Amino acid sequence: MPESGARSRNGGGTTTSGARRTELLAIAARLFADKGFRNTTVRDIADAAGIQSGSLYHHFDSKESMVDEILSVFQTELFARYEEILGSDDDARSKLERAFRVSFEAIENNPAEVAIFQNEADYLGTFPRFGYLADRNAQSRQVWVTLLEEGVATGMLRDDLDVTLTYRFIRDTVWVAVRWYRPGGGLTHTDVADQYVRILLDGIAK
Amino acid sequence: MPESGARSRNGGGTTTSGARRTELLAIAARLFADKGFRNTTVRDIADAAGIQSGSLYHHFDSKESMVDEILSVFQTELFARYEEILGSDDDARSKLERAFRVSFEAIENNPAEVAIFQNEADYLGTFPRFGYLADRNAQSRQVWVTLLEEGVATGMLRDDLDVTLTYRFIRDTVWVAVRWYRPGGGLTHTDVADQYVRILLDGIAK
DNA sequence: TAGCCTACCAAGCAAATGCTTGGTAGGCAG
DNA sequence: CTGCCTACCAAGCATTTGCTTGGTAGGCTA
Repeated sequence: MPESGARSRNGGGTTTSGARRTELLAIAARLFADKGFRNTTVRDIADAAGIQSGSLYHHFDSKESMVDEILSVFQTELFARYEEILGSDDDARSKLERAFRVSFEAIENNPAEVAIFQNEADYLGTFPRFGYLADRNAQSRQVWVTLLEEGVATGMLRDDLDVTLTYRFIRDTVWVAVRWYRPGGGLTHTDVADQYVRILLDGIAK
Repeated sequence: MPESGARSRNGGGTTTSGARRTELLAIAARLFADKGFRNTTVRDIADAAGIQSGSLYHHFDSKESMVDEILSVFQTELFARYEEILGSDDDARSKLERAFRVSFEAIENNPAEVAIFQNEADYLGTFPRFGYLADRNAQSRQVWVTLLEEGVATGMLRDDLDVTLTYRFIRDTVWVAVRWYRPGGGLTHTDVADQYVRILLDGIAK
């Protein structure tokens, strides 16, 4: 019984596109971000969407494939931006600042995706299916380390900088902000990026 | 049937002291830190301890009371140190540095407890029993904000500093290090504290 | 109007979960 | 020797979990 020409169905019988699908993914992303992946049940997602839990399996193979799609789509977009910065011919300082801004933009526009990656990457990474998470991690490291080394080489950053430690410092500082930053609050993501760049580059001492 | 003079039993029949108890708490803390509280089952804990899951209930009322004891004991110790610093008559810079050092010491000596607090405080805080977590959070904020304001007042820190944002910056940066810092690796907690203080105070620019 | 499509429901299953119950074994004090 | 203590086991219970199954209803298209 081979599949005929259905354009939005795969072999397993679940859909691979459609507005409702996208909507369900957004609902799931929010819950995964708020309660954690393992602690969000398919019934939680279904309730939030106003349908029965079984109906989710019309759209998706499994709960796992939902996070998978959420994370991979987001990361593809984010890393395209990083690569664009790396390839540009701005000076080292501008590149660093733009990397900060792109990151805080992601927190502004995709807080759920950022939170899920922060909280669940370690766990999900233990499954072969999510091997790309480790690759993205390495890629992110490569981006920041390259920018920092360029900064040191051009004399913009301190010569005695421990680039690896500084990378971790920046990575942690930037992404953890997703825990408290709320779009529409008193601070815009641009404000935060500006202040964080300033603290990082110049410090808080007089 | 009133309780007679048993010294290490409470009304419910569970123990309140003992070496085995402490051991079980340490095992549970490790698992809670690694897999999260909700994703650690009582059978996980029992397996790691080499006993049956039911046997845990000889020592503890519930899984919840295990985290409770883990967190409250740890925080009592940690905050005693912060208060000692606040009350000392060091200058503002020394106090800030000492607060950093105390924090990284906690990461060195109690990584599991730090990780649990970082990851589960939001969730646990929704239960009345864990109301003290929010209090500790406010107390921590008070400590750092006081130190920062003292720094600004004495002319050690920039006048234009956004103290609240800086507090969040420091808090996030320090505690998130528990995710990658491993005791016994190339860096000691003192190394990390030194470098982080340096970056924070003086920045990474030349 | 026949045929296939999307989107869902209602019911249920096997496994895993936190916790309870009744009981056992060894040790130490009087 | 008696009695109470600590530390555990074996079995099971009610609930929750991810996922499956068989079916329905409305819409689009040839």
